[in-house]
Amino acid sequence: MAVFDSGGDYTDAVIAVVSAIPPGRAMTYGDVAWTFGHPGARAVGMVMRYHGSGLPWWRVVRAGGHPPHGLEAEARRHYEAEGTPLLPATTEAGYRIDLRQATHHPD
DNA sequence: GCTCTGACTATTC
DNA sequence: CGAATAGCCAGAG
Repeated sequence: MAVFDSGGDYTDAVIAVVSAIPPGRAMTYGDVAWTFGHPGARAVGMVMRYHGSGLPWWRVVRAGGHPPHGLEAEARRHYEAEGTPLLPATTEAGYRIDLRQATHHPD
């Protein structure tokens, strides 16, 4: 894994977990952080922002099932393309992920 | 080595 | 349901 090197284990861990999320699934920032035992949902998002390149960031969503900031439309593309369960919404940006099914529980 | 910032979360109004 | 507040951690400057 150290190929994603950024100067910290945390970054590597985040990338490792996110990369491990199978298609059609999703995880909340908190779950991802908790998976490698390093609390800090905010830090997870930060890693994506700086090192999100090449990572399935759309598989990482907020606790409410909403995709990252301003990427709702872009993320939605991936969800439909990968078959990620989405909940119906009244607005284009008002949709949210069906965490009940999409949440990937490792182990 | 300290301070500001942020793709977060939970609680409260 | 939406806006505001506080608490959290790690990275960048």
